[in-house]
Amino acid sequence: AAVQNSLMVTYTRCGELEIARHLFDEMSCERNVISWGSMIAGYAHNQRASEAFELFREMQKRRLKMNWVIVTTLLPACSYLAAIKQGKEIHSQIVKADLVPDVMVWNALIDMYAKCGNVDNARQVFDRMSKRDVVSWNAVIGGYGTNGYGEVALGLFKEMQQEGIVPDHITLIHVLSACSHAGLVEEGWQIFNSLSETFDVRPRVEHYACMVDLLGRAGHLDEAEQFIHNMPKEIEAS
RNA sequence: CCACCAGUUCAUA
Repeated sequence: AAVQNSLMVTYTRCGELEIARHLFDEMSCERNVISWGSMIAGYAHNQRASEAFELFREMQKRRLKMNWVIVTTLLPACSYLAAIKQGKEIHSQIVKADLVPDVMVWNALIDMYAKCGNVDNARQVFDRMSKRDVVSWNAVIGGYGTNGYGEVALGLFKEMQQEGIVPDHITLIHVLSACSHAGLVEEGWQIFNSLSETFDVRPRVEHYACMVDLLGRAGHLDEAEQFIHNMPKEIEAS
């Protein structure tokens, strides 16, 4: 079954969903939970979220057990459809099912709520977690940032460090982006300038892009231009 | 010693 599943995944990665689906349909006894998960992920990753849900419903109709992997592929599909109702539905199923690697499941939930614009629910999930990893923090910070609560995002960023969680390069993308959405130019500069020294993060294109975005949105166009001009060329190349 | 059957956060557009 493993080889069949791999083949399916290969097709989904090429966008050949019909072929993948055909393989899926032709599987009989070797079709396992991974086959289901792969097909669902195939739809989800190819902007066909509603078909992902269709297949998921089919799975439940057959009383097959879902697992945490499936949940973490379905939740981003909810955000894609801005379907907070579906998300809440899955949330309640998660609570019932008591899925194993909870951290990842909660992280996905945080992100789903945040992307659907419901930062309060996102925060609630975050607050109730017994263990949080860097992704949990990244997800809430990002959630506040994209919803315009830059100061809250920065506050959490600080708090995270106080808790001894080491920010990674993704954290800093979230933080800079939060500054950008909230017009926090000064803060953004400060953070950007301390990327390598205090955060041990090698600045990447994304960080530079955040800064350009930040300056541009704030109307500091000349400064943005200057910034781009002074960019290292290895960044420019990427 | 280890190589992968699906999996959460990652700017702009």
